[in-house]
Amino acid sequence: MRIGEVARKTGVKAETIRFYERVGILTAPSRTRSNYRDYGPAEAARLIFIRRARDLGFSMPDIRELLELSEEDDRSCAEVDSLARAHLGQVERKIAALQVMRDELSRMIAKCEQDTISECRIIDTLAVRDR
Amino acid sequence: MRIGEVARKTGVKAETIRFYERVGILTAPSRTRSNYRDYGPAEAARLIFIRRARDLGFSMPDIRELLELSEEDDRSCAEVDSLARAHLGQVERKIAALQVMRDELSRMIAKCEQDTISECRIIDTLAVRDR
DNA sequence: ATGCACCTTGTAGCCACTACAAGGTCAAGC
DNA sequence: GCTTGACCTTGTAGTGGCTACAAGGTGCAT
Repeated sequence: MRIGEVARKTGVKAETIRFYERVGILTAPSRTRSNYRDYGPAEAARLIFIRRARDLGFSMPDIRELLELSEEDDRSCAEVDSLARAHLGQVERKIAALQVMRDELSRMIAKCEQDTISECRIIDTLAVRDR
Repeated sequence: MRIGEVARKTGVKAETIRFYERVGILTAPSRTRSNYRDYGPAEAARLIFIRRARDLGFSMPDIRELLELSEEDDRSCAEVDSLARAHLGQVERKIAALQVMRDELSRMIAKCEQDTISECRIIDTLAVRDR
């Protein structure tokens, strides 16, 4: 498969695939006579794995580790589990932080009564030193 | 005030203040004889405004606009309101996306029974093509 | 032969900082 | 007067995870 086809099959754009190769998360594939990258099903599977993990918000270092771990068949998956749990914790903290933001934005907007700027409660809220 | 003091007072790091000046969100202050930046209370207030808006997740272009609007006292704050609402919408979409992530991560982790990698449900879930 | 989709490499840009290097300034203490 | 140390200056490069070019080569159908 050339890069375009593997891009269509995996949902990872060609540019991104080349980027992954450059940063070493994907090994350089063999080339055709005309110097085109030539991928097999194993590479496609790896890309799907990467995409799924990215979709779930795993960082590139995390994915690197998950990929390494996934190749050691007879090892305990405790490390995989702990990586996933750590990431879940991060996602939960991010949600909590965004909820705080959302609530404060809502409160701020609710106070706005569409006056002139000089009376604007939104600008006020932003400018105020405390809270 | 020198940059360090205004940094302490506003909660914006000195490097970040210099960065804001470079990108033009903050005008260059006057200098002391020894070429140190010399800030007054107006600049500190502006920095507090910026920090509050950043804490609420507003982007730099948004903040630029909020700052401009905040200076036109006799204008309607409808634009401020719509900026804030648009941003609230973004935050809400981000929360929703993260909740989807969180749920899928939770499901994935729940399936893991701490076997070996070859049986690992987490690795499996990531590798599988469809959902 | 021509057109077009596809591929190649390399570089720069995105966001909002953050880190670092190499040097200048100032006040206090000895 | 000299050292120490906190503070300041400038400029540059790095972060993450791509994305967007530019300038050119290849493969296949018409």
